Amino acid sequence: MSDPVITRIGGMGRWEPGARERLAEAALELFLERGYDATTVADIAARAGVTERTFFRQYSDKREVLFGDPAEYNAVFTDAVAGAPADASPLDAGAAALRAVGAWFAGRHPYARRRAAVVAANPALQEREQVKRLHLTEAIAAALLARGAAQPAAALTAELISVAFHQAFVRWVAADEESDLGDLAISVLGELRGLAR
Amino acid sequence: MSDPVITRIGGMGRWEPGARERLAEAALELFLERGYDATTVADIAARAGVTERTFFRQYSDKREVLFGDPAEYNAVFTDAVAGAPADASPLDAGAAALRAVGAWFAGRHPYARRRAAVVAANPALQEREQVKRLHLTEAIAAALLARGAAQPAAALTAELISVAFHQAFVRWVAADEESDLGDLAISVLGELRGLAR
DNA sequence: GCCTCCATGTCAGAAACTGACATGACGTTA
DNA sequence: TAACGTCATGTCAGTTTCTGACATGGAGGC
Repeated sequence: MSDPVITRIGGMGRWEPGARERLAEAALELFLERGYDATTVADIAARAGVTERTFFRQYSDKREVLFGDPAEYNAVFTDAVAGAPADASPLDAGAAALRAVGAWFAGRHPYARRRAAVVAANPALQEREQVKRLHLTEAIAAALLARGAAQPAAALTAELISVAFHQAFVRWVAADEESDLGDLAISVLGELRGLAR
Repeated sequence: MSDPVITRIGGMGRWEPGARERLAEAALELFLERGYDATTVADIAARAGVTERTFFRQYSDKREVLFGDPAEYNAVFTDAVAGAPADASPLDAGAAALRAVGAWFAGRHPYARRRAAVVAANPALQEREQVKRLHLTEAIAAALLARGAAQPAAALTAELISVAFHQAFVRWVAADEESDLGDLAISVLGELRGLAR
């Protein structure tokens, strides 16, 4: 067996812990340095000090390394929806979720921009991003149903919230300076309501 | 060189024409028979009477065989947007596009259901479908801009039209009997406007 | 009748993924 | 303390997707 990890600290396990995190970091670095297509999984694994096989045990495919745990991310939305006042309308519950996710992204603007640059440069990654958005929309719809909203209002409200967040995020990432994503999203939602008048 | 095509009609070319269409048909059949994952590109090519290499010359990847020419499809929307009365609001222009695409799908319900069954059974295909939807949304936004709509109204209106179409299509495909997709979409758009009140 | 075009075939190969089995530090238990 | 099971990882062989380079031979023009 070759020597996969250089750094060893006394009393550590057989392998350096945090292989998953090292892979994610190595991948983002390499994608920015050489581009997504020019980076092989073997490259990523080598930089992280593991084998290719370990990469595929951590991430189901090459793209997935840029996407954190979706359940955790969606929960920011769904918890906020579930926690909204019982008498709030579906749209107001959704607005609460926009505020919550806005707070969650506070301080992450620099990272979000690095990541967005990689995704924007590659269609395959945009695909995955879109799917995550779809799953998010479905999760929001489910959360709205759980708090008593009716169909099809739940599905459509979820779509509106998803649109507002998506558009707000695009603008947020496009700006050089970090602004309040929650404010932006609520503002987009207002524009949306104006349009549908 | 092996014998790639069985059927030969006098005076035909060196190869049976319509390789692209045969591949699409063979692929849909095989996906329904064995499932997407259990079907290799070699299988599809064999049934269509061509080689694997020809498949990849016709379609950029295995999934693409289930998706027609996107430019042609998007044009149904964008032409209708461009052709709407000059004094129509962006949302009304979008509604006209919903009617147009509804007409385009008339009679295609049986095919749409077969195809939807395959897509629903496979995450990789859902990914591609989502991307097509994103590109459609962008195309609609561009068409609205071209007829004088302002940003961000154009982008947001495009999203609303896209949501209305998507939701209507889901319901349309779910029904056993074919209904008027245009009517459905306009109706969903009405629900959306009611929600945003 | 010759010649160019071009869709297709043929072939070799890179890269993404998967299944099966081996390894060896760690914690547990006797 | 010695045996033992656990489990993340390594190793290896194989399948499948996708690409580049070059060959082939009917069709249509000259």
